[in-house]
Amino acid sequence: MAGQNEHGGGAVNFLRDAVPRTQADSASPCAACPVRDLSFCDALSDEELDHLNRVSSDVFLTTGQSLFDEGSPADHVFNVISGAMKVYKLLSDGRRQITGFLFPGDFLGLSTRDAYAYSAEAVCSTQLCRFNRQKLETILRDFPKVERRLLGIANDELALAQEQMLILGRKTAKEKIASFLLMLSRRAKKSGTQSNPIALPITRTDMADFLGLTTETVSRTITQLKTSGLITLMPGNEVRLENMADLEEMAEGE
Amino acid sequence: MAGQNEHGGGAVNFLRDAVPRTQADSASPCAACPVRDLSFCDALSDEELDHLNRVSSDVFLTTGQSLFDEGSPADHVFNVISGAMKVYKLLSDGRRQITGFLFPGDFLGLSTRDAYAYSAEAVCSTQLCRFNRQKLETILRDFPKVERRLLGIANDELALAQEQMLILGRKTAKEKIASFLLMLSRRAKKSGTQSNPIALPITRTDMADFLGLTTETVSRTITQLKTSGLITLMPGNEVRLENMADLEEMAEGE
DNA sequence: TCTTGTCTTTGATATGTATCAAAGATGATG
DNA sequence: CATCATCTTTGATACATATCAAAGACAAGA
Repeated sequence: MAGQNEHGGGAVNFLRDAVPRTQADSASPCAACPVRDLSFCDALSDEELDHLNRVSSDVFLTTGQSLFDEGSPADHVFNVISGAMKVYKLLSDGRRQITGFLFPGDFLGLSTRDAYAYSAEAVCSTQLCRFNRQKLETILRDFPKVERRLLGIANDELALAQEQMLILGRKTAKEKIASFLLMLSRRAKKSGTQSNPIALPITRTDMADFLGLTTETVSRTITQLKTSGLITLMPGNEVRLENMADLEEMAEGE
Repeated sequence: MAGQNEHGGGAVNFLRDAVPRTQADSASPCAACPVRDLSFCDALSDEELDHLNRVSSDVFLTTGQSLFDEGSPADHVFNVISGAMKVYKLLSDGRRQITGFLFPGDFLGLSTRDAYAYSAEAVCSTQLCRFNRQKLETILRDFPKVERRLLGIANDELALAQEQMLILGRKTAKEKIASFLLMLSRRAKKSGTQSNPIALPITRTDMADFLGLTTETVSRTITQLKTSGLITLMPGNEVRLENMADLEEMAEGE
């Protein structure tokens, strides 16, 4: 292969792994969902949520397992419950661009076309909530506020995508890494996990493919940040941001 | 300024230039809109369209005039009627990333936040249709199918943004230029204008800021494509794509 | 505890694109 | 039609990051 390293863990047949929910499971699993308030489900009341309940099931993935591939029929949409996903596009020679990392509460798989526009794979042990797309669409028809919520989510994603374009097209390696660490911290804060020593379950290769760099450059740049005292690498894949203000400045090229 | 060339034409007070529509203007200007079928308005019937009519007005911009700046209050959303717009983000030292070019039928300005997430400026003489955001939102409430249409549009934009990330992060200069020309061609086809000798109203600087290159590299790369017979530059800023298949291959790095 | 494989770091070198500089085109204006 | 400003092209050189290579670090399993 010409480009980067080898990608793509073994594909998983999530149909087999998907666990449909029965009434017996719980009075209302959706109502007790840990990421409900982060996700589009939030738009529905407890009773309304029951409609969602009936069309959803659980999916469990281990590190590197793929959820779906670019171009395959977009039959389902998903919500991340716990763990983390990456979504990416490939060139034929193996070059890869990760277009986003998804964390608890994030939504993936929505597509106007009949096929997924990207591939999705678990970054670590990950649980998702799966919806049949057609059934979800009837729900959308019945509950316009869900659609409104989805529009808001799509707009937020769009803003993130534009920010990422600025990073990819115009920032230096140092600025890219600083931006990335801050993004993780902000994201952690948003979903209520600790935002300063941040969890970094993401490999150098994945960071490189997200930021348009090579693993070597990512590694060297992180070493620089470490040496200049802006960050500290901690055991258990954690990173402490020692000086947020300076990091922000670096990220913006100031 | 450290980064690229000087940007940002004179700001225009579009409030002054906006032309509200009266009943007298026409029985129903929206119904006769040339881009209606390309835009979200399409979701409404002729009678329903009248609601839109009442909250919209026309805006005319000349080359380089700015429509709004990143961070300013997002009071309006817009539809491109004719011409072309560019939307971009800036770093404090002047580096610029154009995140998209918008053509007739395209929609801009939607934001979840109260402020625009990017700046918008006319690429050439451009006409837009302007909607008050608050008033538009009441319409959305009354007509869920408009919201559905907007969700579809947002998803399409998201797919484009992901494609652009692949281009910015992982493609070479040659692949970037080839991808860009093909994108323009596809886009022209979609909106019914001629798709082979394509119109290129976009400067080298703008191309560079869209593709994450410099003007010099854009120029050199175009010269290469010209020399290798893949394209021909024609008078009036037109480009003829001499071999679509080969260009496609080049764009995908094959 | 000793493999074994994977991921990360570091070093030496290569290269694609940026930067600096200046000479053509091109188009608008008086 | 001459002038001016802007945009584009081309050349020479520099540099940030990629590439190639190999040595640590770490975790999982025997």
